[in-house]
Amino acid sequence: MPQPSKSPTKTIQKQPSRIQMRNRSRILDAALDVFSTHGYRGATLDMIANAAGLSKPNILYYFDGKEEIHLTLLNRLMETWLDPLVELNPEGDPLSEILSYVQRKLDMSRDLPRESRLFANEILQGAPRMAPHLSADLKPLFDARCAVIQQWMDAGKLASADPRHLIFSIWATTQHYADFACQIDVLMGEGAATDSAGAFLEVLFTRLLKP
Amino acid sequence: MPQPSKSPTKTIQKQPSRIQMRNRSRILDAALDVFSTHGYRGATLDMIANAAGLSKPNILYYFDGKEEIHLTLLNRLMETWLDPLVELNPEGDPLSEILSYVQRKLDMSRDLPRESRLFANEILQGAPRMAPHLSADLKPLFDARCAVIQQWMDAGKLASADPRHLIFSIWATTQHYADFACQIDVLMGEGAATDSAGAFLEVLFTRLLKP
DNA sequence: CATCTTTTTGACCAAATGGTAAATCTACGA
DNA sequence: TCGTAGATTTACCATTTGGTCAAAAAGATG
Repeated sequence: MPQPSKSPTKTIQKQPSRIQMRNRSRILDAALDVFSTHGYRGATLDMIANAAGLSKPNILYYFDGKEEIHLTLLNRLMETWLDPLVELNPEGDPLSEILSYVQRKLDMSRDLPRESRLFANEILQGAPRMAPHLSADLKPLFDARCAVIQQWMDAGKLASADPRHLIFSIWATTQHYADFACQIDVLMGEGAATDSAGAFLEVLFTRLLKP
Repeated sequence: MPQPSKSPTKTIQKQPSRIQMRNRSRILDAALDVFSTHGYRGATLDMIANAAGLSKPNILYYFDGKEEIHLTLLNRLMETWLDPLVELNPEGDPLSEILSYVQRKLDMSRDLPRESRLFANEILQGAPRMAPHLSADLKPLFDARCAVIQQWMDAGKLASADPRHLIFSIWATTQHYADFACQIDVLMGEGAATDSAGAFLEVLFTRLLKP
């Protein structure tokens, strides 16, 4: 009677039932709330259980432990996170490509602030559980995109600037609106920022890069 | 025999002894390490005690509790944090003033990365202990500086752009090198960033603001 | 050196927290 | 409707953690 060969511990089928689907996604959604606002160690299973409307042991019926929940979130996140940069098209018009990349990143800050904060928390603490992903997934993509941008600059289609710092500055400025939202709310009033941010960033990166 | 009237609990003199000075600063330094890399809830008194080379009860002899240590750090930080913006001189040359503000903020990321991460942690989690400071200290300064910058722009001494987002973008881009250092290390190699960052940011904000 | 104050420590607590085990309940196909 | 696999809960456990207390050690001071 060979066990389903899947992960070692629990008795969850390869074909997840409706209930399993529903509860797993409830748990992950609740955990995203909790981890993103309290950090890994600041989050407790009770908080997550509470937010998910399930009992703590029931949560441990679906996930092997706190760490597995966190890891699941982080793994899912990586894909979402890289996607806007993946979509940057080497064949497109250089300036428009950069500007729409900025726009996509800004949209993510608006639409997925919890994910942004989860990521920020992880990096802030030295990426203890994400460092492998960064080297394996992000680094190659980053290098490739830097090369593309460098070619655009060499061809005179963009003004010159270090492509690596350019990307950093795009990440920094866009994610700032999610990660530092509470500071921005104090300084600009609740939610007033994200609208005008798009226009500002377009100007910023246009003036930097217009040949 | 009226008690020294100071804070209620401990018996520490108004005139701190040499030992007190030394140990308090040891504790704060250790706590800065620990809080900035683990966040408030991730940090434990044992970690701090360990890093400070003192026993846990001994730490509680100098501070009333974990929260007081954290609060002390946060209060000290606020001054340091606002300082570069305070120094921005309304009488100076607009572009140079902005550029040297950027430079000062970048220096802070280089020289005080722990403080930057402590601040980032606090804001990320919704500024539970710092919100009052933000409204009381940061907001007025922010508004005043925005007004100055706006005047510069109105007078044609700087190209136009929303001063609020300008300041956000300065914060975001400079603090990014401290807060996301571990990601940058993966992408650029250890510590290779902060040198070239200065040049890049100078270009970025010059192209944005040059009249 | 004797005394008094300040500093440090070892032994504890109580609450919180991640996790377990076994019993109970529920859905659902035969 | 009955049996069974799947889902949920109740009652625990061990460890961690913020914090206390009284006694011991180390300074200062006359």
